[in-house]
This record gives sequence, C-alpha cells and structure tokens, in this order.
Amino acid sequence: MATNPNTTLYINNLNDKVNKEELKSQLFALFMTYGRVIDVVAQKGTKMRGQAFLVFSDLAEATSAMRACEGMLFYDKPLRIHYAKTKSHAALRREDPDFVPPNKAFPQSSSSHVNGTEKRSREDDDMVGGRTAKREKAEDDDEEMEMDEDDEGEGSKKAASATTAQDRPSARLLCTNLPQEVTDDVLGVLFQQYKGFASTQVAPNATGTKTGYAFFDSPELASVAKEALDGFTLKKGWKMGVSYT
DNA sequence: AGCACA
Repeated sequence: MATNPNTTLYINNLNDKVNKEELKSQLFALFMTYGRVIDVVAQKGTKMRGQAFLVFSDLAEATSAMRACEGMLFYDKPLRIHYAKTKSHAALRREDPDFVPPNKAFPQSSSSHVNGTEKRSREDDDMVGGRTAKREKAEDDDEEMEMDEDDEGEGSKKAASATTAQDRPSARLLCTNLPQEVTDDVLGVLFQQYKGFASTQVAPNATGTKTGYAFFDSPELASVAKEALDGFTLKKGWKMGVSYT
C-alpha cells in the first residue's frame, strides 16, 4: 500500500515551467472546490521541483480531492496525487495552536537536559532588532533564484489556467489586492451583506498581497456584490479588485 | 523520481 491517509496531499508530476506563485494559486483555485485549503507549499529548488503539498482542513476533503483530481491535466501534465507522508506544519498548528515547527538550525539536541524549570517565555524567541546588515547565507540550491518570466517561449499555449478574470458573470468572484491581514472572515463580513452570499475563502500563504474568492448562489446575485465592492478600499492604499472567474 | 514547511 501507499501512504496512509493524511489531510495533506502530495502532488507531483507538475509542470515545472510555471513559476511558483502562479502554480500555487492555480492549485489553490483548483482544489478549493473540494474543501477548505489551509496551505499550499511548493518550492523551486532542485529536489522539490514539480511537487507541491496541499493542506486541507479535514481528511474527507483531501480524499475526495485526490480521487477527483488524480490524473487531471494541469498545465498539460497529468496530476499525480498521494497522501503526504507526514503532517504539514499548517495542519499541526491547527490542531494545536502552541505547535512550534522544529528549527533546522537547532535540530533537537538529543542530549537535552529537559528539566521542568526551563522557562518557556513567548517573547524570548522573537526576532528582535531584525537582521539588518546580515546577509543570509546563500543556499546551495537555486531556492532563492527565481528567474521566471521566461514564459512567452512557445506559442500562446494557454494552459489550464483558472484565475484569469472573465467578463461573463460567475457565481465565484475573484478578489485581488488584499492586504496580508485579510482573512476569510474579514472578506466574508464584506460580502455577506449582499443577497445570495455563500462563503469566502482567502488563499493561504500569500506574501505581500493576497487573493481570495467569494461564492454566491448565482452569477446574477454575485454581480450585484461585484459592482458594489469592486474598487472597495479595505485599507489606506488598498483598493480591492473584484472580478468574475 | 524526487515528501517540505525558516
């Protein structure tokens, strides 16, 4: 047998020509149909290319997503999906808010004198003072080397993209340019005042500016909310974009 | 093929 059930799916055989951010958002857009996606992890480095981890909030969702999407063409390549071998940090953090990911720099010293007197102050390990002039040691792999934008290569081969805005009304609205701190609920408060509102989901993991979705019972009802909230200012310089998908 | 999360 393969791996045992996990709320995280391990996906491989991904087309490694698509840049990481697009890949993650497209995976999110695809898999959110099957449940609540709480994290998407993908890396570019040699060892991890062509693979991604998709964390669902519960096992039933992950399982149905796997069944439904196995073999599906995604950027011209069939998805290969399995349960991940281990639990994702996002999942662990979810079942225990006190969960702290093991630090690579200090790998669990086995000779740890674990006495109860150890102080567990929360403020202790804060990164105070920032890392100003300190250069991060260059990774030995090409992790930080994101030389994308080499698309445009062959003819306009529009792959399985889904996040492209449509001009036809749809029951699912795409919300762009969301500030970092916006969550499902914050976005929900905004949309729920309109008739036919169903739910919202904000993409996990985004740094800088986030993306989310708002679901309505019909495209017609969604269009009312879209007209009202497109260009809405969530925060000082942040005008949200709302479009059909 | 390859199972990570800073």
